[in-house]
Amino acid sequence: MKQEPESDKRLPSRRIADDLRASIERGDLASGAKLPSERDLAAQYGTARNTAREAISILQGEGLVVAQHGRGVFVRPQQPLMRLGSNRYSRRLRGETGLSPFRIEVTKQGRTPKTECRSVTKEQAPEDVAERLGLDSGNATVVRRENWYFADDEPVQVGVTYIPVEVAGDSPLASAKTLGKGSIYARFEELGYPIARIREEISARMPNPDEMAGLGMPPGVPVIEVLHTGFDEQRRPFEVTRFVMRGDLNGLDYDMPVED
Amino acid sequence: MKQEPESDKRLPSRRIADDLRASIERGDLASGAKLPSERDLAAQYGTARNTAREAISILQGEGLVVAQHGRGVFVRPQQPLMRLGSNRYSRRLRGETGLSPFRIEVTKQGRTPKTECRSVTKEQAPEDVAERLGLDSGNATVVRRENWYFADDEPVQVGVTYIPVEVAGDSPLASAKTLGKGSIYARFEELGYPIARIREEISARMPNPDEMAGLGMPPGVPVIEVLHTGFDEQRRPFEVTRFVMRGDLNGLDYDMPVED
DNA sequence: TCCTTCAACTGGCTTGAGCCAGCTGACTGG
DNA sequence: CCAGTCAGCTGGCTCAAGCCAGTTGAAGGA
Repeated sequence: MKQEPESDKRLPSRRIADDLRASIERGDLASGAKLPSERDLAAQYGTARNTAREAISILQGEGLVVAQHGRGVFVRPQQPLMRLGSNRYSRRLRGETGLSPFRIEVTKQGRTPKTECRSVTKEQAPEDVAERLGLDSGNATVVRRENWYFADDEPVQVGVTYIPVEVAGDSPLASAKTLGKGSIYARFEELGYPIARIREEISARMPNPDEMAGLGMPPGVPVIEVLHTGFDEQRRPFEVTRFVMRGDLNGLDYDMPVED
Repeated sequence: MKQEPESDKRLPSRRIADDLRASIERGDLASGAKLPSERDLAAQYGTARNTAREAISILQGEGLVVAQHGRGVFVRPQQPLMRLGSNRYSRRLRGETGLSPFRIEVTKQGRTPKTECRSVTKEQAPEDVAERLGLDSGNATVVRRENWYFADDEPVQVGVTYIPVEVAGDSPLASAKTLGKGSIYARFEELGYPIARIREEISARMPNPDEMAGLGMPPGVPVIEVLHTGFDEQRRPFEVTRFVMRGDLNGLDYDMPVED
């Protein structure tokens, strides 16, 4: 089979993983292709099944393959990223298309967008959010709006928006799940908070089990977390949103002037 | 020990992982604390050592713990992120401090910054880079500068900059490893390319084995990849840099006007 | 023709055993 | 007092075996 000429110092599991990885990178195993079964691999390399299994779990950790119970292990097809642009807050875009940038981006990929507001509640803001809203972290009541974003009924990101109660008042923002034409930033504008600046703090990490389940994520895929703050023309923060998105389906795209 | 009242439907490995995760989140196991040894866990839960091992590998995949051969498994201490701001291209900052934003950020954390230009070569640009530079992807000779960034001698990110040969000419950019006061963007400015706009395309993924080794990354930590394009005042792209940074040590921070 | 059944595949998870290699601290001999 | 040794800890990796649970397609009965 694939025996190397002489003693190969690498550990068996690494060797199997390296060989498979090379096959994938070379294109021998195309995107979506099925890997040999664990039992076949073990036989090919003359190892125990657990060793072949270990090799596959290495590749899983690298995000290269996905296993499907009862079917096999497949090269993870990498779908094009949804590029969320910095223009997604643009008033012009909002007016021209009437569609949210998320919907535009998903449609562009030939998939069907869906958004769902799962809850609107009032509660105490988390510390980092209160800080960014300029509120006392001990006493910061906010409206919390939880939004889920789907492409072809597959969840791809979650956004939780926090709005100080003083800002939301008794407007639709404080209670309505659907916000009507122009969506949330149009409502903010009506309340006297046109969005003029944004700050976005970005990090990447592995999902926790809840996120993994909620977003239906395979192992070996990180999430991108964006802590977004919206400012009005006086640079007053009026809204913070924490986005958590699947790293294999989403990306960010900022285009901006160098200030100063 | 930690036996639940009656039959627990969860699998043993999941149960151990869940318990440990809960301990960590509760703070029972503080940052940096040592977990029970694999053999102890197995004994506590009445399972085989391999099962305890599996539980730990789950937590490793989530980035919660790091194992150290011969010493034990420890709760991964999460260090503060280096926040690379959108102001890092600001001419004023460049002038005022004379320090690069990376050095400022690292110093702010009480660590010692170091940067190292590992190579300066001429080669064909990768396709995505050529595209962003507005060059024919078949015939796009560029200067390639590979920079490594360290904090306390620990590598935290890599940046590979591509400059069209027509832009670099025979300036220091084309060959010198050290670029002198004001660094790279000061040199671009001298060549008639003051940086006026940037575009940054951000994604997150698991590191490949090379990156893992090069950056000394533990398992369960993603990388952030930033494809950065610099534009002059006529919106002509003159430079593309691909940053790959450890996701557990770096973050991004964009503060910008909503255009339009 | 259509549906059911079922055998033969797939991965998921566990067991219990063994050997190796890195680390640490205590003990020992100079 | 110091340096070296070594026992006993740690995780790293593998083996061989077994049972479970999804999936698939072919064989067979209504």
